[in-house]
Amino acid sequence: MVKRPTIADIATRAGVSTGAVSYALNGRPGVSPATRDKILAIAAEIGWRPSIAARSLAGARVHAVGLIIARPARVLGMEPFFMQFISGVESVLSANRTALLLQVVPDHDAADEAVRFWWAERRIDGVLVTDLWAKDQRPELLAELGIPGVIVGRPRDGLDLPAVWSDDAAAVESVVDYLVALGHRRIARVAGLPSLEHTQVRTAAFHAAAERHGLESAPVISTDYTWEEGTQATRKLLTSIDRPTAITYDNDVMAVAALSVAHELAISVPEQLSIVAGDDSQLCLVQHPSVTALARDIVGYGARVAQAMLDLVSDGTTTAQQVPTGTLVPRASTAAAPH
Amino acid sequence: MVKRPTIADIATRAGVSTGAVSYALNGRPGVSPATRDKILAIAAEIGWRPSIAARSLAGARVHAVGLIIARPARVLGMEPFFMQFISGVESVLSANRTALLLQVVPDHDAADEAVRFWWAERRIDGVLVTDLWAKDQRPELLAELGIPGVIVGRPRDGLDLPAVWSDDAAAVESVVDYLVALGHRRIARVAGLPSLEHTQVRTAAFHAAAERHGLESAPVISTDYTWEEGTQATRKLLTSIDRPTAITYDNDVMAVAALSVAHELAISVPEQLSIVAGDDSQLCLVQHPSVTALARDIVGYGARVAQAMLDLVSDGTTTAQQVPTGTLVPRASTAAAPH
DNA sequence: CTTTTCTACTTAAACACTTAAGTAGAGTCG
DNA sequence: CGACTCTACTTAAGTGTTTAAGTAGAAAAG
Repeated sequence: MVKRPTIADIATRAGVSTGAVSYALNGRPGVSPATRDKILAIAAEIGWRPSIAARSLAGARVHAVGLIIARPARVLGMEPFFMQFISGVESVLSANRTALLLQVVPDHDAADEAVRFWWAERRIDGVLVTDLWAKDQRPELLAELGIPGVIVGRPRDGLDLPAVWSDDAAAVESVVDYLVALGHRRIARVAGLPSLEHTQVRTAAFHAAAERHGLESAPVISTDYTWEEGTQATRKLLTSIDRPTAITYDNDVMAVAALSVAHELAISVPEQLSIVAGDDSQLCLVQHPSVTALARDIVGYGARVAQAMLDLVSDGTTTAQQVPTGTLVPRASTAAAPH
Repeated sequence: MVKRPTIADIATRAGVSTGAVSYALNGRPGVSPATRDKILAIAAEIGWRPSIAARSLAGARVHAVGLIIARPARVLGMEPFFMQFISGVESVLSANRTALLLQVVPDHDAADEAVRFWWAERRIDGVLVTDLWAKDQRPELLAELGIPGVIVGRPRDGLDLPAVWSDDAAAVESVVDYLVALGHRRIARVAGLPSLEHTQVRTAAFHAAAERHGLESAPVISTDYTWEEGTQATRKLLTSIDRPTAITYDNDVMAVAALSVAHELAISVPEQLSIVAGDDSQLCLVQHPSVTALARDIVGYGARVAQAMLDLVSDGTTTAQQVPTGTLVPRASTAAAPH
């Protein structure tokens, strides 16, 4: 067990006090360039790394941020979103020597508790809030406890927490516009968890677009994003009296599940039914027919969120920023509406 | 900004010293049951949580473990394995009030550096080592630095690090046996990253099984687990002179990609070609035909690994244990070999 | 030449725990 | 009854950093 070098070791070797070493190492004024270089050189030579415990105790940042994911395991496994999002977050964090604490919890209350605990234990400098649901109290909780947080979603009025979001409404509109341009007049939407804020935003945008175009019908069915519920919803839609000629899905798993249901009911895609997936991944590419999807740069999204977090904890910047809207990638699952 | 309660606060209210409070809170002897209960009650009442920083500084555990994933983002996004594995790990860790530090790095060196840093910064009690490659030096690195680690894979000779692994060889054998029973004599294998230890174990088992059955041909092609390379490998195999009648893949993404290639080459599945996926997920279920796969309880695997880690750091237990081998789930992509 | 200001430090307290060592008082034993 | 052992504590040192406050010496200002 090797003894960890401390700033005291550096101080001894440099012939200065630990205070001076601390200032030098943290890039603060109060040391001459010559001394600073000497200290930096010694630190590098003996492989010094700060003890975050000591730092944290002394009231400084712990250089760690938390991410809590409130979804059941089986859903997570199939959703490419989170893993890509995490990759993006990580790319920025690790470049800035900041750790990511991850917790997967089953529900909202557990998520709240996890944040409280992490903060009480001084484990994190801030938290990334994803999957905002409609009446989500987390922004208020963070504000109340004074926890720096970045909202992955629309900014909350009255709270100056930074937010990073993508314009879901515009994305949904572009999909509807596209389908209408192909001649579809009966378009359905299979939505994700109805409690999530962005699901509600998308559904509202869908209704608005449908009204604007004067569509014949525009039913919406909510699901939990799983293959099972996607299948059920699709079956219900395709066996209804005036069945839609196009269906949009809130993720890729359900859109692919729809392909199976169409096959089962002998409804050909895209001749009799057009299908659009709300997330893009290899899953859409690998199908027959390949699935038209709304492609987003999720890794980049994660990176932006992480950067917002770092800005927030380093200088308190709380800007709301929008990431580019997804672009529709037309593939073989969409075509002109049957007349 | 609320003032955090400390053990000093508890001590004052209980009328004892901080030392006594510490003993009581940590379940150590030296306090009477009455005093202990009183202290516990006060702690709960004022919402005390330990400062891991102070704990860590004083030399105790930090109640956090690290997991480093060395894979590029685009691969991770599509692989259901890691997210499920993490869910499993998390379920055990969070039940034991232990945090998970996650880092996604591009290569081996970065992984080593990340471990060193975390350890030097006293951020973790131990580390989970996944994706062991053939000449992996990480077990030795951990032993050398005295870092508690659990190996997700075969135990290393000479090092007493606990290991949790699944018998890949037996799984591969069962697949070959199954295909041979269906009459296949030309079976190919599309492997994952050749540098990974379990890929080598599987390939060796595949060769052994092929020899045992006296197969006509048993080619192996290595890939990086992506859809692209799976497609290429499949195309190469299916356009060769004595093309295989069955192909096994090291994950599900590539097996599904194979379906596309077979379609493209007008080779019907399963009549002319049987396909087996090495991992099971909704992806396999959603296809036409649905894909026969080797199903494993990945969430359970993660849970076992996490438990081994907790055992290791709490009482130094270093047992090697095996998780159940995957079971073959026959679906529509496999059938009797064409004669 | 004295006073002031600045630079480049040093000193020491604070952070919230853990734990080895010490101790007072009660009970046990011969 | 004195010596010993327990129990249930207390005391205080130690952990590695940050940072406010202090200081010595040099340079600048008057």
